[in-house]
Amino acid sequence: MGRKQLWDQDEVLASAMRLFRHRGYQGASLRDIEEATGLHPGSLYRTFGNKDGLFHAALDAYNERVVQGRVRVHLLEPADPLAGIRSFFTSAVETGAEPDPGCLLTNTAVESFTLPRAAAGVHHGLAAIEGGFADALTRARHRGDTPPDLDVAATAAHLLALYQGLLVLVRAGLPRTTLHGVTDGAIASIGSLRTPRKQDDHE
Amino acid sequence: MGRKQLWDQDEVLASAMRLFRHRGYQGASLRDIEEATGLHPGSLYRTFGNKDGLFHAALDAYNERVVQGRVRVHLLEPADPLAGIRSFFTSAVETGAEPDPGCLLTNTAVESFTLPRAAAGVHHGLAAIEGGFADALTRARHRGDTPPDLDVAATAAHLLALYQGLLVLVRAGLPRTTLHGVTDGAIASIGSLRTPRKQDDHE
DNA sequence: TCCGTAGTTGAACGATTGCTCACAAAAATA
DNA sequence: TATTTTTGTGAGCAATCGTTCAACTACGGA
Repeated sequence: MGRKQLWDQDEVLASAMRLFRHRGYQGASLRDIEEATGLHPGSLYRTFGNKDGLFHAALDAYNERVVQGRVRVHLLEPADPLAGIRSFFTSAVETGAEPDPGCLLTNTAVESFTLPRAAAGVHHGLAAIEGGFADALTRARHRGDTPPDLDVAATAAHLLALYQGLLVLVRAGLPRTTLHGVTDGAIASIGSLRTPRKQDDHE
Repeated sequence: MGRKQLWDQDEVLASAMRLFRHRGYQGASLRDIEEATGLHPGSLYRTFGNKDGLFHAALDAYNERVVQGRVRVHLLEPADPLAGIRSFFTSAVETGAEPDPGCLLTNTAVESFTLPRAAAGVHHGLAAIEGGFADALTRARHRGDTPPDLDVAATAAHLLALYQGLLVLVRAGLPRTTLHGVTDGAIASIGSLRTPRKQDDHE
């Protein structure tokens, strides 16, 4: 039934997410996309409908592959949860072979005010990271690596914000020493959020 | 000699920075700019050269007026520095009359990878915020509100990252309770970064 | 009052945008 | 082999992009 598809969807989505992370949604033209993915407009519109469709497919793939992959490797699997959290932060700074730093999720969160449909994907990815932190913190507490009354949920949200902030500073091009200092601070601050005896008695 | 300028430069830059914060540099067309500022293309190009020139003028004005104004009011002037830091964070969440949240500095830091010329302005603004944190923390330490061996520089960088992360989460549209939780965590984490006896003996 | 100068206006330019579609190429079915 | 069905190709569309510029308007000095 018909001709075989000549291109691999995973490869196309991988180049697309790289391009969108580098240039942003609005900054990536269809000519850029054609050059990056090798896909001609016809095939692209046949498969993804329009530019929006490709972007959302790329964002979903980024969540499933990159984000959840990193969460698993650094936050869910390591035997030493705090060391995992540290490497999760460090790996955002030391991008290695990848020439351009940053995170499609962070960039889209900032740009998504113009793209309301992207908000769901952003929430999903952020929740995955926050959940990973919460899992690692829970395990760290059981191991006795944190105070026993650690407020896991609050600390997870705290680390999520810190991580997103680190990615902003990475993208801004701040020096490595500053960025590693932020990582050190993230780890050092983990013990400081305890569950209060009474809630809502501040102010 | 010659005709008087009919428009106020401060007002034009104020509308421009509002538009750029909302839509981003690439997302704001010159027709949008014309509508937002009331400036026709001729006047715009006579005064600012091109779209880039207007953007950098708006970013500089944002740094000088909004950022430094907020730093002064919340971080430099308050008699209670820690309360000032808290209100600095809170005011980023409770935008009040302004309908669209976020910060032009954060957004530009993320987008600026495509706009290398904007990097200097971003660095300048980030340094102003970090400096404000450092000033407030130093005063808090002298008042005895923090541990005496607080690592002021590291904590200032820590708060800068946390603040940028908060602005990403604000932009992503996370619920207010989560965002206020981040603020609480920021304040609670301040005491946790002390100056080590020996430096560089980690790892 | 007339002229030189600075500022305003908006039509219009070439380039680029997201997107369409007629046609060619390959695989499955007959 | 002929036909049907799916996919690849890329020229080209209308719309919009950033930008220019010639005509016009107001003000100061002579």
